[in-house]
Amino acid sequence: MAEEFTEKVVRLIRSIPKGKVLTYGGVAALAGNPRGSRQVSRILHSMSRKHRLPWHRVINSKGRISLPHPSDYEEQRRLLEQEGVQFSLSERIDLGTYMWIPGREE
DNA sequence: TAAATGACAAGTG
DNA sequence: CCACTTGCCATTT
Repeated sequence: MAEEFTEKVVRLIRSIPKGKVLTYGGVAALAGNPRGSRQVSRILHSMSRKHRLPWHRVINSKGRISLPHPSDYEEQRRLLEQEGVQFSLSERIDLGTYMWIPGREE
């Protein structure tokens, strides 16, 4: 079913370890659709808070938070910093340090 | 049925 | 690093 993709995305996001992050494109690729980054963002936008997902652990490929609304942006940053994720002076996260690679230590 | 939309990404200058 | 463009694709209008 096409719902497979959504299911995988949800499970994947739920398995991101605390203190680690994944990009929208990364989630899409791991879920089987390398071109589905925009769908991942849509899924999060609609079901995130509800499914009790660590939605804040998903950021864009540039290592930055993509939330348009200021208050949401601040909330995501706060949640990440709370888990030990460091932001650079330019509001960026070092993907080489924090990006989660499934199967690598967990 | 067609056009617009969006929590994206990669390429270019 | 920033601004802009192009490619993407399911869901909404």
